[in-house]
Amino acid sequence: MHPLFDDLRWRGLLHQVSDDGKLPGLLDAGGLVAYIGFDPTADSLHVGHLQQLCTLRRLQEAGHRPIALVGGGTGMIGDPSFKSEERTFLDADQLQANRDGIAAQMRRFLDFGAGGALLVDNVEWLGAVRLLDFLRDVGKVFSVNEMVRKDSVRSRLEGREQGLSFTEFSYMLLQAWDFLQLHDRYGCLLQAGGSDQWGNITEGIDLIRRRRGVQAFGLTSPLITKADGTKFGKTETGTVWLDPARTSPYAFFQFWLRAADADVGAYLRRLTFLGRDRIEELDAATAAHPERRDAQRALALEVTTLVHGAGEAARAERAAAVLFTEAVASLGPDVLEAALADAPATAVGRGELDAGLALVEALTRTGLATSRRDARQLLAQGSVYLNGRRVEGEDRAIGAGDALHGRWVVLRRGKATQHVMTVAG
RNA sequence: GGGUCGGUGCCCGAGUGGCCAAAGGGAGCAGACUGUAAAUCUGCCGGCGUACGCCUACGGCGGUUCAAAUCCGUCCCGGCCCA
Repeated sequence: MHPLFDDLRWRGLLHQVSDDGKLPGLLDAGGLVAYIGFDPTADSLHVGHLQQLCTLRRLQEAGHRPIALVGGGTGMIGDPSFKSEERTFLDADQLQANRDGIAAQMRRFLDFGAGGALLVDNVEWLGAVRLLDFLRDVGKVFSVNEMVRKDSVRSRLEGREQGLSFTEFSYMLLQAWDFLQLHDRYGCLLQAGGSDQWGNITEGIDLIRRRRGVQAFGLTSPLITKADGTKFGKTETGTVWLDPARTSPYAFFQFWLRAADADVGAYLRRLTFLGRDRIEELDAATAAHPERRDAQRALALEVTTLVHGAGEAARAERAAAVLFTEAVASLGPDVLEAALADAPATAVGRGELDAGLALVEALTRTGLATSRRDARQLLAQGSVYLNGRRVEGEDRAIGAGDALHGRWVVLRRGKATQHVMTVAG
């Protein structure tokens, strides 16, 4: 019926839609200008942004013109929607650096060529606006009574521990004005975003209607949640970033590979461009043979390819295969070299191995343990593996004989955390 | 500006002079079971030390006391009510 709209719905990407009578048809027709805003709170995006990046790309693939708005202006304020605390301000230099970092990552997802996607910074119009003009042109249209009723700010209005400053409260107006500016400048008629953006989006729609007499549209997608209720996008080392310097392609790949069965189907739908047939095939594979984790493998490969490219994805996949599913100690040097190139590594001197390097020391140095005490505890629990074999006892030392082909020592903590010591000198 | 309530470890939250590194929960790490999954059970969970221990901590600073997260003063921040 409605290819794009129905596809978005099937993928679970529709939460709220401003006019579900008209919007599906408009999405089919193509040629729509649509935008999603990104706050430049860091110099890299993280996996929590992937869904929106994919949405922009889906729009572009369907013949629309996506605008990625990086909020250099609004970033100076901070969106209070559904936040429990006041945002800390970012300074102009930091924002600039953040915006540049984010922009570079977006180029992998969207075609910014002539007539293609646009990257816009709202500091363009917010930076120069005069307060009195803004209050007369924009502020006049807004009803505080209505704004106060928004779910997105309610907790801050009712909460006992944190208030809402006027600055943050006005964020909503700034975002609404963004929408109006994009409408005036580029004919933008659709704003998409996460479900937390609904309140901000509808204010923009109202503003455009009142000021221009034009009907604009909004569409939100549900935030990604995990079946067990914990926060999506975090690992033991923190946020999973798109920047390879912050989260290596190996770690990135591992993150997806470890997705829970109950979540993997949703991730495939929302974060990959695999077709419905393929995804349903993977659903069936998970149901029939969950231990094979075919769906997780496909997910990890797809998303890593999307973010880091096919070459990095293939390397990460190979590293995973070697470190986890084969007996490390029996592999040939060439295979090992290729696989270990991508895994987290630390150099160790040959002399140290000849003298015998205490495991406790090795574990802290590689970061597998946070301290000597931590390392000792891990050893006591039997959580440490040396070249794929569990270590018994706390006093084991690594010697020259433990280096595979004289070059690598593979350490593992627990089930999944690997680290390679490369022998130098 | 006045009154009042509050600010505790990653988060929530109990504690209101010694028995407090501080209950409980969540998150996190690890073990068992598995499939590098989930659920469940178990251990760890401020930092550092193989131990007896040391250091840092209950918004900031100062004070009372043999002893303070707990009492006093002051400042900062926030909620609510009043102006």
